[in-house]
Amino acid sequence: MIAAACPPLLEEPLDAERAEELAAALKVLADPARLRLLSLIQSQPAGEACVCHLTAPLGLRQPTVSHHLKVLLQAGLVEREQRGSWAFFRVVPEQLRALRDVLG
Amino acid sequence: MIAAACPPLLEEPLDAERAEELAAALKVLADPARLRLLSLIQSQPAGEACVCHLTAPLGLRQPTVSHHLKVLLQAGLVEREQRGSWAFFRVVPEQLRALRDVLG
DNA sequence: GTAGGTCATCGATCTCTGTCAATATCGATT
DNA sequence: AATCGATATTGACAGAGATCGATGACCTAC
Repeated sequence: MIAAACPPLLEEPLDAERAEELAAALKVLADPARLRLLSLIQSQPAGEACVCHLTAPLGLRQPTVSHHLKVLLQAGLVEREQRGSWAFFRVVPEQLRALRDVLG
Repeated sequence: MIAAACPPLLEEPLDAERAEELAAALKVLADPARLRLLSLIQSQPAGEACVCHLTAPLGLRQPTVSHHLKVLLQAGLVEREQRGSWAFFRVVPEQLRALRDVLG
């Protein structure tokens, strides 16, 4: 996806292209609504949640939540499963781990 | 400073205030110029660099580099030491480690 | 097929921020 | 003190993105 198996940030100089990639990956996380989305989804009993259960605790409208979920989805941080009318999202920890590894 | 000794992101639900703090800390890192600055400074032989040695490899003007260094400084990611006319910057790894730990 | 509920997309607005030129500040040197 | 070089600050501008209302697409149930 984005930044798996990259050398840690401080180990060798970063060329411009890789810096752009890594910054883009971090930008996805650098938003309070998206951080809370990840945390909220993960803290659900089944580890998954649909959009309608996420708008109220965040205090954001449905289109805004959908937008953030799309960003998280494209970054590989969540996965989406359609079940009937509902779209269920769950956290994909691998991508988060990859980001963490790049920082140290 | 910002996010040391916080519980990992996916372990307990994030309240709005802490989400803001963590997002602000990540936003500092989520910029290609600042990532390259950290990497460049760290890769210097003495582990330190002055502004005049950083503008050329980044392809950015001196005020822009100064601006980014100030952001990194306020986030505790670098430290600054004035020596004569030159300002030397070096990476402070603790803050980076704290950020990494919050992600996993 | 009609109605109601769930989610995504579109378009607009507004704020934030990365960048630069110009200028100011400060130290060193003569 | 006068000048030169290094760095910081200011002000302006442009692009990015967070948010929302309105709308569209889709599924379910009656």
